[in-house]
Amino acid sequence: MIKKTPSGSPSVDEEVLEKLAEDHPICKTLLEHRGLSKLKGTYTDKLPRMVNAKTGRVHTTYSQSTAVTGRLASLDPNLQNIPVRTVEGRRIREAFIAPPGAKILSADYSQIELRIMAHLSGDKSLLEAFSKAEDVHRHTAAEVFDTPLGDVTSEQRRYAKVINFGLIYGMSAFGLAQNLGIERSAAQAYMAKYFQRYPGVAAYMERTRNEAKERGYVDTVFGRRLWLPDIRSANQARRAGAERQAINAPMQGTAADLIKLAMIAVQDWIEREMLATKLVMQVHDELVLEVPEAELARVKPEVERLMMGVAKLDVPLVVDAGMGENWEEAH
DNA sequence: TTTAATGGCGCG
DNA sequence: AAAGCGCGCCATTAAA
Repeated sequence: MIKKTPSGSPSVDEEVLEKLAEDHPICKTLLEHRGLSKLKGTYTDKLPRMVNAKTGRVHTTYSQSTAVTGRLASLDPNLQNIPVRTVEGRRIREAFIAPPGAKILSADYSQIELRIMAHLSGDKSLLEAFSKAEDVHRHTAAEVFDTPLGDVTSEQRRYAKVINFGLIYGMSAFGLAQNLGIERSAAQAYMAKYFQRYPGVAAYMERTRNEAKERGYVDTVFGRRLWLPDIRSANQARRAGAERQAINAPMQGTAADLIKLAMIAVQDWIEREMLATKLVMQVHDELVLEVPEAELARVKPEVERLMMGVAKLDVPLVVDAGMGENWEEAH
């Protein structure tokens, strides 16, 4: 079956071209060209032109009223989509450097949305996995594949990771099958096994859908609402879309609430202590700071502590922090 | 030259 | 009938 775009024309996206590349080598070449063009056009050519003449820096704008979940959006330029997943892309991230005498500090929340799912659902097994500081994808793999933790293969863990992310997005068995390239019946069996092993999550999903339908909105741990006008639509596709939003918004939105609290806590502390450290970027679950070397020993542990401590959920908030000459090195 | 729509793809 | 959440920006195309 040929994949179509929303307007009905045949899709030539990366997924399709990867498939076609099996028979037509030029597709591989086209994909390489697309990837490099993307980096050149969006970042390498563009960012240097956006350097402010007075400051010698690029300055983003954060919008607080764009994302319906409460996330910030970064624009002109967007600094929340700087490449990181490929080696070529990471060379662009390396261009984000600290001034002389300072380092870049990057601090991000670990598995924040899955932790929030554990908190919201109260699922015993998932809460326990986090309280024991286990690798959550490995834990899921062990449960879904009926395997001792130590015997989980890398492929089983990869599958479990797709399942975990899929849950956050309200993915169906069809979507899971598509993503993993397996039969729908197999995907259905994995999901059934997941919900059998994490019954609290299953109940939470059900409860959330029902509540959304009853009230017409869902909310975050801190009370911000997302209204869902399509949740009772007669149109099945619209209704299903609203249900996925209902599942995702409390998790994505609570994560957004948490990092906003962290931004406030960190900036307050910097000002109280009259430090020269600067909070320079937010990337959804990550804060980036410029820290003079003389302040590093104080700032790194305190930023970690402040981020961990912004809220007391039923699950620990873990922060991974690193530093370096540039943003890539700090990861 | 600007605006809007489209398809695609960078990130969390 | 559709099938995975949230964004912003690129090149292309067509039209104003």
